[in-house]
Amino acid sequence: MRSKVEPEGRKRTFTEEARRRQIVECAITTIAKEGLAQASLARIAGEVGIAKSVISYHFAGKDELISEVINALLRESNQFIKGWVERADTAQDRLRAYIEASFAFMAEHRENFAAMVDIWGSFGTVEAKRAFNATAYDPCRRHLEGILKAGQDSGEFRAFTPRTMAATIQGAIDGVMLQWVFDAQAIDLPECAAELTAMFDLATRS
Amino acid sequence: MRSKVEPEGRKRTFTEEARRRQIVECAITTIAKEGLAQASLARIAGEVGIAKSVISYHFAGKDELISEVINALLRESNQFIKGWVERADTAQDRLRAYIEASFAFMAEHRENFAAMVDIWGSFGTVEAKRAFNATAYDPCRRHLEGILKAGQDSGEFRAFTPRTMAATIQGAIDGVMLQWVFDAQAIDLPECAAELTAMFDLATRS
Amino acid sequence: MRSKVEPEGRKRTFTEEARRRQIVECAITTIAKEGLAQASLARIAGEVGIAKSVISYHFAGKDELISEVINALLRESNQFIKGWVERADTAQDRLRAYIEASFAFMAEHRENFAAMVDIWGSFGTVEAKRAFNATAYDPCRRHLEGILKAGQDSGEFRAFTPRTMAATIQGAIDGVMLQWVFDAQAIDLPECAAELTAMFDLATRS
Amino acid sequence: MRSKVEPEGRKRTFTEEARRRQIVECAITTIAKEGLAQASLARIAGEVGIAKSVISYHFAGKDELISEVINALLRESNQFIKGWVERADTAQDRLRAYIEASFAFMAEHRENFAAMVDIWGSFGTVEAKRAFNATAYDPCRRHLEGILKAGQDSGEFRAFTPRTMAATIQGAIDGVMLQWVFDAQAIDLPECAAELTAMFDLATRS
DNA sequence: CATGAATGAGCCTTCATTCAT
DNA sequence: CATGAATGAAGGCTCATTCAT
Repeated sequence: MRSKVEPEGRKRTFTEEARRRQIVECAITTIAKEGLAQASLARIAGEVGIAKSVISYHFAGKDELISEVINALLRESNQFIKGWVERADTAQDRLRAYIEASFAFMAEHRENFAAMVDIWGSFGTVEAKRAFNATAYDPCRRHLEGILKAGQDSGEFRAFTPRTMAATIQGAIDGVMLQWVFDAQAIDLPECAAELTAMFDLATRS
Repeated sequence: MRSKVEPEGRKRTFTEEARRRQIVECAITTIAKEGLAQASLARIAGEVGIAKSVISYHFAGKDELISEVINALLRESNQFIKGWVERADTAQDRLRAYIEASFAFMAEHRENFAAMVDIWGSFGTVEAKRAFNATAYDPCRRHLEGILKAGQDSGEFRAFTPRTMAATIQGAIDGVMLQWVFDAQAIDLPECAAELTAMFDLATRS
Repeated sequence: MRSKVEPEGRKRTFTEEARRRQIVECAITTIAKEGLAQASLARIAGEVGIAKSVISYHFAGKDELISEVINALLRESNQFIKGWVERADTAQDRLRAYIEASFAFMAEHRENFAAMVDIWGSFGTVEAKRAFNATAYDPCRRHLEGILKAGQDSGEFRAFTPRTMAATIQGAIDGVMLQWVFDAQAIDLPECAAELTAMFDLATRS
Repeated sequence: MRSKVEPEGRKRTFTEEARRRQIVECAITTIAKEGLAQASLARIAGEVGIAKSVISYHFAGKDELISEVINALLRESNQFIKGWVERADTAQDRLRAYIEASFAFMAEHRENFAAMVDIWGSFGTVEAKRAFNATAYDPCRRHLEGILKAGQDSGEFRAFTPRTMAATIQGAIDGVMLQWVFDAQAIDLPECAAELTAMFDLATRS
């Protein structure tokens, strides 16, 4: 519930927006380094170099902060991928671009994904998990589904259930990412990327 | 930290073993239902129907309990998969068995995986993550690697880096599982399983 | 909301009951001495000589503690007054007993009333105030009303609205008490008591 | 604590005075509506429509603000009562005027008394309570005492201790008011007023 | 073996207050 | 004069852990 003193829709100053971004950034770092469970407001504030009450000043509560963290993580990644995909012409190339962009972004933002994996576990109830799914996974799957359907319409791709194939592709990407987050040295990221692009190319083409 | 009074290797009585198993079982249920964050010793003890100090009595601490939970989750799943794989003759069939068994077990033990996903996020530090990787992922990848190498030796499989292919296969399985844990209705598990078996069959055969 | 772990109706051990009483007692002392606003759990715990988490262990929260404090304050006072009233035979004597008992109890339990006055102000919302009224005032007024009606029925008392007269009597008692709580030396309690008994005797008799 | 830079008696500009009055007014409203405990500077500032630091600017601290609130509440009420009393000629009429004015003012300013009751509880220490007594109650009792003594001197009133009778009268008024603040519907204010005027008339006349 | 009771560290949050702009 | 931003102290509460019984 929002305080009655500070109504929902008030405009934020430039300074405040900057602080919020800074805090979100440091929250991600802290979560990635120490784990969500250890990422208390005190620790995060320590990372920023401010008093922990400053966080409470800028965010309605820890929930809002974490929510912003999730948004930031998803937004950044999705924008990057969308950019690569848009630059490709054929459906095949767009699918390849989607996978390659996913891995390219991963490689440059390991911290983000370490945080993400930690956050995955924080949606305890079935309800919360489903809500997160709607925010995080559905957009990705829909994006992929669009690419796949277009490819089927143009005759580039064979017949398959787009929804399932999309889930499979996203799953493969995330599953590899997961292992890589747990131990970067155990996974050869470029090789996995290459393997998956080749495989899904083979698996989808007509 | 282990107590100095009770040396590491001390044998546990039958009763003790039973209690530990019971507690671990209920811990899994609690984590799956409410999320790791809500799974306090009090809640778990409540689920078992005992005082929370009983847990402290049987386990060195919460860390040991969670550690046992992880072991239990991995052991069950791995044994099941190993069973299916062993019943297959050719490398191709063993690979297919591995994937199919993974999905079959999933479908029957959603609770286990819900708990697992929650626990993933509890390995805050890089160190803890690596340790979990060694326990959880490496055995799976090694198992797969063995299947793949044997297939290459027998000429059934084409040339590829077994380690990477293993990571990719396991990743695809886990990634789909993850989405399914977040929202069972969003994922058609059997279709995903079929898609993946077909795909990896295609991707590995020579 | 009650925790799911400790269901509402569980029985309390003798020891726990004793601790609760002790804590309530010290809470009253602390509130009387320092004011409700300063009566933090820490301060109260300090007064008892225990860690503040002990209070949280025995009470669901500060609200429950304060609620128990109120109950204790009202119960003690009401029982005492009821005892005196019951020992009187005529309506006139019972009314006199009610007033005299009120002042007698006051004189011996200044702390209780100091706490009570502080608590009066803690029911911020209209809703909370009304709820407190139902618990605290209504029983007193009803008790008085009963005495007055009986006196009217027996012909001892003249005609008046019993409800209003009850409110007036209780008001006079509480109003004097209030001034006495604020400064004991400013009020001559026995004289006020005598004045009020005489006055209400005169005001009610037929 | 007063700043050393701004000496006590410094004159305030007209604008400053206006702001202070406005803030005090809104503070009363806020306290009456939400309770003193919820009346943070932020909430009060919200009610006024200014930043909370403005309050800090115009008042030495929250204590000074509350102190001004009390003064405002008492001043208004006392002036009103004094006005009515002055218009009466005999001691009996003045006493009746005092009581009737008290109830008349009450009826029109419920908010003020709701705030007052809340504030009563904020004088935690014995010291603070006595100080409040000196400001709030003593003037009222002295006023009443004056009326009573004059009546005794003129032979209108019988012999009694004026101080005690004054405390009793004021007590009766405040006690009824208290119940009415807790639940307006539980109390018939005009009837109580009539009852009290009649009663004290009877109780004082010679 | 099991338990009820107690503990202290740590968490999130609120709030009066300060200060540069 | 007014404000937005920041602060640190304090508050209530949760929880893993310890220990006498």
